[in-house]
Amino acid sequence: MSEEKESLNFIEHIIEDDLSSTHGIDDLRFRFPPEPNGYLHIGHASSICLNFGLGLKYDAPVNLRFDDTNPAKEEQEFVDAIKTDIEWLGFKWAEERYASDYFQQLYDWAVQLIKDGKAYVDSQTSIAIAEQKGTPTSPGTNSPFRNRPIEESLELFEQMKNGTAAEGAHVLRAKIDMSSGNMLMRDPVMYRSLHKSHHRTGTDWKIFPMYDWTHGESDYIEQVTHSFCTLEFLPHRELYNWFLDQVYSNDKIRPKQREFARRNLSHTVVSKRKLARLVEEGVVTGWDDPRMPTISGLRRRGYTPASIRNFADSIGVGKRENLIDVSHLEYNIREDLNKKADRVMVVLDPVKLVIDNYPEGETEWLEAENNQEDENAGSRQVPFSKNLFIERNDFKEEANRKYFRLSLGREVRLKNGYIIKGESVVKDAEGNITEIHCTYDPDSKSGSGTEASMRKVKGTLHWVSAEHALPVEVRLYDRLFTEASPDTHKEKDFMEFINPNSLEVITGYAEPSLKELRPEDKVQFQRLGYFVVDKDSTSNSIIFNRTVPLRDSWKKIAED
RNA sequence: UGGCCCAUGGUGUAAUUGGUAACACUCCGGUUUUUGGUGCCGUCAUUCAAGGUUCGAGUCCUUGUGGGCCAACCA
Repeated sequence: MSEEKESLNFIEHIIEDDLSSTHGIDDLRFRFPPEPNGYLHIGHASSICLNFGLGLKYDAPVNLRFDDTNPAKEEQEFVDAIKTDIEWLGFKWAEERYASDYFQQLYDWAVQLIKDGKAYVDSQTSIAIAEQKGTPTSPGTNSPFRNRPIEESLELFEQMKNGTAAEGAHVLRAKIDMSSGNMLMRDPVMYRSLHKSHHRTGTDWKIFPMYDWTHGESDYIEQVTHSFCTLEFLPHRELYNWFLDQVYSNDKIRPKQREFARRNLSHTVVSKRKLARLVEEGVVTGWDDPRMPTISGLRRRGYTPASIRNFADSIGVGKRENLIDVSHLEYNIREDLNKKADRVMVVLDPVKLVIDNYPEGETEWLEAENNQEDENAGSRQVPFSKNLFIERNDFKEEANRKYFRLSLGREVRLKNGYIIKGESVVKDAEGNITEIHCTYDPDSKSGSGTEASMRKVKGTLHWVSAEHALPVEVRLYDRLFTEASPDTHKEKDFMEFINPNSLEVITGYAEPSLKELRPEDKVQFQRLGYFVVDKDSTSNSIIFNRTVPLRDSWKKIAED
């Protein structure tokens, strides 16, 4: 147990302050409140990690509450997908709740508000109501129905509820202040009538509560102490509190809403509408395309739950606008996989390498360490023979001092194998290299302990035996957008910044051990990057998705 | 035009609540290495600006500048 002084973010400061004044540690309760109208993305992941992380830190319950007040947009399919994603991230909710569980209570409270003269039925069109709302700089005007008799409001509200009134003919509004500086306080709509089937309540209800009327009261019903949301809800806080005042009993916990800045990731977009466009216009293959910033997309890309959680924790939380560079995310997946992923050899851009002094037709099984970062990872056997494949860019006929790879007259080590020396090349009519010939030092076998095997050579190459090679499909993914912040340009549509090279599909040649892998298995292609087996793989054709390349300090030197 | 929120290195956060700028990422050097990976070491800010209060200000006050949010029967 270390006693290091940890620094707190502003959310934790709020909780600590409450803990030292008004709240007991056992009072604490949080919630994650998604609307089931789409798939969760990396932004939600941050919020999930924040709320559930707080639950873990304070040993407090965290409810999963679906904010399902709009039957026009919400579906069971999304409920299921959201639950799957949260579980995959590794979090457990205390209780699964739905705002629709509270429709009756909300209705009863609303009736009471009407009776108290604090709410009224407005029978105007939405356009008229919008016009009377005023603007941020000018006050609104009262609805002609604002002072309609309580009995009349009660009766109309009843008709709305029963569906005997036409859909959309009336709304219930809170009677607050049409001249408030806060637009949300200008008699906000509490209920609208919608004659649509709801994914849970079916056709029982013809009226549905609005977000503001629902959210705070739901927090109150669940006795949530801290209701964290993003900054754009800050103006809603006044209304959140006003609604709470109408039902609050002071022997109960009074929830408080506090706001944090949503965390934006560079080189992607995250709004549901924009993500939907990427799917609809065929830029990606679906919501779980490995280039999508959805949780399911990241999962298919090869990201681990731990890497996403560590990412969320490490970027912290604040109140200012931000744009977090994807390199933060990439760092976290590399860090996680570096410890967990077995190293394997796969050649992506092959050129034939012939070892002239190696016996024809012989196969030698070499021992290869699975992961030098993990002592318990064990080892495997890799076939070696006279004819190999190496990467085309691992050879140059002539090279300068900075080039550590194979060239004529120079030596390199074949990983887990022998030291070889470049001897000659064979070219086709166009001058392309079709074959490289080399000789090997039979005493230099890796791990043999001989003096020759201990020799230091500058370069080490990965390789694969040509006759044993397993062809695999490899999908090389890159960032989806060429711009750090594609959707904040005033004049340009985010679609203009799509990276035309975000996916390249090639055939790679893998060492035979890879045929044992299953979907979602993650490996490091030695010297290349981290890859994951895609779910589209079949028993006789394996597909790999590139999660992220290894850092490459050679690339920069080579470009000079 | 009004109200509210925000402002710390290239990026994201921190600073014992007024005590002399910390952590991570990136970048660039160096070192280790049978992955040009990993690891290790090092360089990169006086805190938007100008005033003020104070022995002392990133923390408090004033003004300015810049950015964000606010007019859905969405959440």
